[in-house]
Amino acid sequence: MTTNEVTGRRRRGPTDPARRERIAGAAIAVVAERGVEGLTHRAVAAAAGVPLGSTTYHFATLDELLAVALRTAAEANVERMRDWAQSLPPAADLPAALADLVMLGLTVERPQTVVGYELYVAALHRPYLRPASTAWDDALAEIFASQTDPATGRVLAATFCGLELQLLLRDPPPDRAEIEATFRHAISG
Amino acid sequence: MTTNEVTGRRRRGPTDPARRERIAGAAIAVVAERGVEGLTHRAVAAAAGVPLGSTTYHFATLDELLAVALRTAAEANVERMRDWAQSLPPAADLPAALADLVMLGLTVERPQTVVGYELYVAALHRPYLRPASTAWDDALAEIFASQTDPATGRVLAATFCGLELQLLLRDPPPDRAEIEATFRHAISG
DNA sequence: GCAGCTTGTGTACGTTTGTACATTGGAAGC
DNA sequence: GCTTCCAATGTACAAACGTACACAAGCTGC
Repeated sequence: MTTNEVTGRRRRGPTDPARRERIAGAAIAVVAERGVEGLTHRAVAAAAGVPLGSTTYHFATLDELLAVALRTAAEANVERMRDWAQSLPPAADLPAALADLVMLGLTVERPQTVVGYELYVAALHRPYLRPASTAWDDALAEIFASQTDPATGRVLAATFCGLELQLLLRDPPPDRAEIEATFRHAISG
Repeated sequence: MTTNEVTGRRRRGPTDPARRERIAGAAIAVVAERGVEGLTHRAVAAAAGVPLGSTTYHFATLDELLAVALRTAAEANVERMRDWAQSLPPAADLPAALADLVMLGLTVERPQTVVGYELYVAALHRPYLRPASTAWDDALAEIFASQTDPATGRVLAATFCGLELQLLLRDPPPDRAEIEATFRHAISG
């Protein structure tokens, strides 16, 4: 009945391969808006525009849906940061670039950032999320190390993580200059 | 009917001033064990050893109970860190002392540490928790600044926060020497 | 002793939840 | 064209939840 805007072929009905990904994406949006405790089959179904039975069909249990959503969001974050590192000129001013990255995470990319930290804390009480959370901060350290050295990479990963988390909770959008100064101070004494 | 083990006086019945605090303490324990989404009136009542009606009597709504529990836990954390700072000798090795503090937070004080980060992420979706969360990281920066200077204090607060959060999720207890090295690197370039 | 007030408890109700399951309906093989 | 299969859906149900509320039980002023 309904047709795909691009190809003109059938989209609904049996065998819709995009359906599962759409549900996972809706789950990420729900977590970003209401937190992990707001993730319910019904909320996700409403956000994805699919019937309730569809979410329980594609994801046997709610834990599975949560795991897929958080892992997908974390992977998207890693990919975004790899792009950031790769597009950095060789002689870039690292503290300035880091400040840009933090500001981006607090504004345009805020939902994905929020979901990342939801993943962290959710993993505290859900062992099956641990692999995803450790993969995320391993990637963080590796990306920063590729711009400096392993020891500095570790420091930057921790500082970046802590600073972003703190700033997410500040009501007035924080001062970019101060963020840059903090990184500059962390890198060179 | 039941008597206090220490004084032998009545404990139950009307006018039990310790009852409210005991419920709040039980709420902290529940959050530490099962996370914010596991905080229910019934779970708290069971953990505190009081009937269900008692929790709804002392805390009108579940949000109020959550707010009190998280604020109490955060204040306990701040007090613990002030003690740490005050008991520090004037010429102390700061990176070593910071490593000790982190190790303590990951082992003996783990439940309170966990609740602290639960507060952080819970505040992302609950504006009424923001004052408590910003008070917590303001205190963090101030305590570290009192050992160094304001700029270093900010860096240390972020690094401490991020590092502790990352290490909470590592399965083998982390290496103390590496933590100390990370702080040493963060402080002096 | 007795009325009045505050503290504390047990129960019950309406709502929301996760999940199971019978059923539908289009695609595919022949 | 008919059968078979599987993606997809709507409904139903038991459990758990927050909260309201009627009631019990002591303390207090007199």
